[in-house]
Amino acid sequence: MDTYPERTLEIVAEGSTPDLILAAAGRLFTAKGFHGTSTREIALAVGIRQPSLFHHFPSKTAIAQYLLEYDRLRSPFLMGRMELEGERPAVRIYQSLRGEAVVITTSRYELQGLYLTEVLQEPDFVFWKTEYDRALASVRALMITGVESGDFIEHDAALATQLFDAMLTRVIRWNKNREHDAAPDAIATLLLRAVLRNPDTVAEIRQAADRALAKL
Amino acid sequence: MDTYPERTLEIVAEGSTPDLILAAAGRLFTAKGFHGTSTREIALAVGIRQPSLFHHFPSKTAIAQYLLEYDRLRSPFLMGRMELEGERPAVRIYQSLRGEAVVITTSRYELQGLYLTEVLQEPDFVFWKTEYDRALASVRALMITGVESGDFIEHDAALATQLFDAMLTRVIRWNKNREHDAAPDAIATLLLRAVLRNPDTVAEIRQAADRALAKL
DNA sequence: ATTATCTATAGATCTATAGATAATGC
DNA sequence: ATTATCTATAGATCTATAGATAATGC
Repeated sequence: MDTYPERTLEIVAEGSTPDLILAAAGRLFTAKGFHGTSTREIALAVGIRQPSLFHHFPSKTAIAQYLLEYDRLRSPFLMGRMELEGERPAVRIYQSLRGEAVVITTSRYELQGLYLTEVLQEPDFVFWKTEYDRALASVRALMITGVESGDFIEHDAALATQLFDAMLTRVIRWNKNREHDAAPDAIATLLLRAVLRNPDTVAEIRQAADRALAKL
Repeated sequence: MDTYPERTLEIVAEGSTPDLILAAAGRLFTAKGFHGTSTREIALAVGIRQPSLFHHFPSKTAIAQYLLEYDRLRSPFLMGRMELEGERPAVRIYQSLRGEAVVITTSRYELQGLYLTEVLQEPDFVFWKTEYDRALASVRALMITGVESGDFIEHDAALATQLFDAMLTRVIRWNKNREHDAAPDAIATLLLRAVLRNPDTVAEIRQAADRALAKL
C-alpha cells in the first residue's frame, strides 16, 4: 500500500452521500479515534445502514486515505511547494505555518483524528506519513539556516521543528473548533517569537511575507 | 466511573508481571492507540496468554486507568500543587513546564498514547480529563496575570495555553524517545520566549525558578 | 440500465469468564 | 492455601460480501 487509491482523486459533490460520509468520519475519527470508530457509527451519523458505506468506499481504511489525500492536495506545506523560495528562513517559516493554518481552518473535513494519533504509522498510511515527515524535514532545514544567518537564537532545531509540528497537529486544529478562531498570524507569531533573536522584528517578517505573497 | 479504582494506588514491584503489563501496554498504546491495541498483543509482549492479564487487572480499561493515575500522582502540575506560589507568573509557568518535562522523561511508563488522543474524552477517563483541564486552566490564569503585570506581551492566553498543552503532550513525550533528550530548560525557554515582552530575561527567570526551588 | 440502498450473514476479531493445573509461600 | 498461569469458550462486537429491492437517468 505504498500508493494511494484512485478513489482519492475523484471529486465528491458537496452534500452527496460520499461527502456526508467523509464529514461524519472526520468528525468521529477526531472524537473517538480511527480504531475507536466503527463503520456502523459512521453510517448512523450519515443516516444509512452500515453496509451501504461500502458502495461508496471499498473499505474503512479507504475513507481515511481519502481524507488524508484531500488534505495533502490542499496543503502547500505537504505538497512540497514550500512558499516564497527566495525569502529569509524566518519569512518562509512564518508563511508555512500561517498558510497551513488557513488550509486547516478552511478544510471541509476534520483531520485531527488522523494526524494527531498513531494511525499514521500504520502500513496503510505510510505514504502520508512519509510526505508529512519530508515536509517537516524542510522546516528543520530552514530552522538551521536561520540560526546560521543569525536571525534565530542558537536552539535545538529538531525541538523547534517538533514545536512547529505540535502547532499544526494540535494547536491549529484545536483552534478550528473554537467560537472565535485565533488569527493564523497569531499562531505564526508565537512560534517565530520563540526562536527569533529579536522578536520585535516579527512584524517586519509578517510584512515581508505579505509583500512576497502579493507578488505572486 | 467518576472515581478511579482502588487498584490504582497499589504499588507494583519493578519487574513483576503487572509492571511488565503496564510497560508493554504503555508502549503499545503509544504505538497503536488504546483501541488499536488488543489485550492479546499486550499479553504477547509480556510473554503470557491473553486471559492471564485479567488475573492482574480487571479490564483493559483498568490498565489505562492505572497508567493515568500513576502519572497523575507523580505530577505536581496535575495534582494541583502549582509550584512556587509567591513567584511571578513567568517563573511559575517556567517551572511548571520544566518540572513536567522531568516527570515525563523519568516516568517508568509511556503515557503519550493516552494523553495525545481522544481516549481521554471517553466516560471511563473523565476523571483524568477533568483534572488535566483544571491544571491547564490554572496555566491560563497565570498567562493572563502575566499580561496584566506587563511581563508578557498582549496575546491570546487560550492560544498560549494550548501551546503549553501541545508541548506537554507532544513535544516533551516525543523528546523522551530521542537519542539525546533536549533539556527541560530548553523546552521551557521556547514557550517563555514566545510570550515574554523581553525574551532576554528568560535567563533571569530560570535563575529565579532555581532559587525558589532551592529554598524548599 | 445504472446507481443506491436494503436485509442477512460469513468470518474474523476482541474482551472477559469458567474452571483446571501448576508454582509458590507458610 | 494462595497466587499465577493455562486451555477452552461465551458473547459481543466489527468489517466486508452476497444478493434482493428500490430509485434514478436515458
